[in-house]
Amino acid sequence: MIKGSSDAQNPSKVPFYLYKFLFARTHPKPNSYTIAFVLKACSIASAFEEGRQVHSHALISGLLFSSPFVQTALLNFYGKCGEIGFAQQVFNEMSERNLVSWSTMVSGYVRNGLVNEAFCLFGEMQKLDIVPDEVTMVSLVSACAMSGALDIGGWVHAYVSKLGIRADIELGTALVNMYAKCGSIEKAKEVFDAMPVKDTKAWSSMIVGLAIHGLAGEALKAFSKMQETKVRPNHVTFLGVLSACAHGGLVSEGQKHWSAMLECGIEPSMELYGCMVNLFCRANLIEEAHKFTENMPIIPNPIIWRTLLMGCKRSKTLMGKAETFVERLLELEPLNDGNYILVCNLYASQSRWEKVKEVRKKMKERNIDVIMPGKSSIEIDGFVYEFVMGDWSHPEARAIREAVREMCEKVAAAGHKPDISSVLHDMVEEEKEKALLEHSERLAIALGLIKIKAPAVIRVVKNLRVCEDCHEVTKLVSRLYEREIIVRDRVRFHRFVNGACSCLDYW
DNA sequence: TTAGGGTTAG
Repeated sequence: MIKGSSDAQNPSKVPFYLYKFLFARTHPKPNSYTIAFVLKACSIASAFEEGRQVHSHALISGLLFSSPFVQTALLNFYGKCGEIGFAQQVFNEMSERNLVSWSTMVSGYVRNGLVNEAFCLFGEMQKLDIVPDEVTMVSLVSACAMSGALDIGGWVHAYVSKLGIRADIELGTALVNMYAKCGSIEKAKEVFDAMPVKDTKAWSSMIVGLAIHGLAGEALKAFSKMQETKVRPNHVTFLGVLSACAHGGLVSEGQKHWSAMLECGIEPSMELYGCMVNLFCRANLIEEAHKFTENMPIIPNPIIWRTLLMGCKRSKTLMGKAETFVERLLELEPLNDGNYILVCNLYASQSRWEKVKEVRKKMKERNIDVIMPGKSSIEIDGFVYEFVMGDWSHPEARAIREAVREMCEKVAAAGHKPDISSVLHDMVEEEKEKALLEHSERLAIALGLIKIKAPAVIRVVKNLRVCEDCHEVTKLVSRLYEREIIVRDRVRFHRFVNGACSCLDYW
């Protein structure tokens, strides 16, 4: 009954209530099967409190330590509920670990965004000669997709072939997704074409991949082929189709697919509404987009308002409307620093400096600080390089900026209008950066910190620029030194400083 | 009758 009432499509707490009903009786007693089933049901429903109670029963009844099934189910439950610390604890306390328990821990890390931890654990598995299977590899491929690590992803793919691991439909889909997300759409297509069986998720993965690469025509062609092969599309498939239409400027095509989607009986989600709003906005049809938003049966979320605002910025019209969108957005999310930046940039792009001032004042009144700058990253030869606005610490920073500027010029020559203001702004800022670097180097030398290399000092300065206080910089650098943190690894240090930056009070 | 995996708007 407990297993039968658990349904991944319709998560509910019914299995837990049945378990509770059973537990209230003296007979029969739950066994390891019962606990494993109910824990799985709790992980599907993300029923954290309920699962914890089951954990406690498993412990008291002695079923936890006697059954690897119960232990792994519990480990999986914590991982799926986002409680990776508890999952780790269960894993550490396991007396005997098998391939399934290792794979569960790896997948828990990946699910919670801990890509490095997942790869470290995989390394430990290899040291212990535990041979991974297709399930383990799916998690690792997903980890690469999340972090944009194409080189490592390619290595994982090669490793799968080398070990002779069967690339089933899940692994195939994960590979298609990984290659597409990491920028290699050709390789994604190659893997997809080689898949003997393709289901809804596999097709969706390919369509979304083509859409994010701006290949609207190919995405729509893939969608027709999917329909020819009688594979039923779901809401994710339509996310791909509609975002392809949005990026390709295919408004009527998108509207046609929206109607077809409703006919399929797919309930439009917030994401799908968002795709349609974006479809109109990218075609400069802000009025239509707004009308569409007003007719939504659900309350639009901040993403929808931001999409509309970006539409206004792009079309450089309807600033009166933009003000309404700003109001809605700041009502919904008054504490999100990114919203204020977006609004400031919008007004600045229209040279409406009075409005910019007003927003900045509002930020001050509401104590909004911009703590984490947006960043981009790229992996080359297994090394992840991260970039933030105004970051000149990369040894080839100038060449990189020049290349971006050249690309923008080529795009402009092709008849498009790229926004290169940030690149130009960055290049002007280089001079200031140099001055800052010299200053921070002097500080470092004065403090006897020659062990900390210049790029590290720049980052410290950069992250403290928010408060524009050299005294703070000095304090931070000396505390780094006191703690004997000597920088060898750029990426690790970058993360470290970002962390430090977001908790200045701690420092 | 028990444990691990794939696609998701701006």
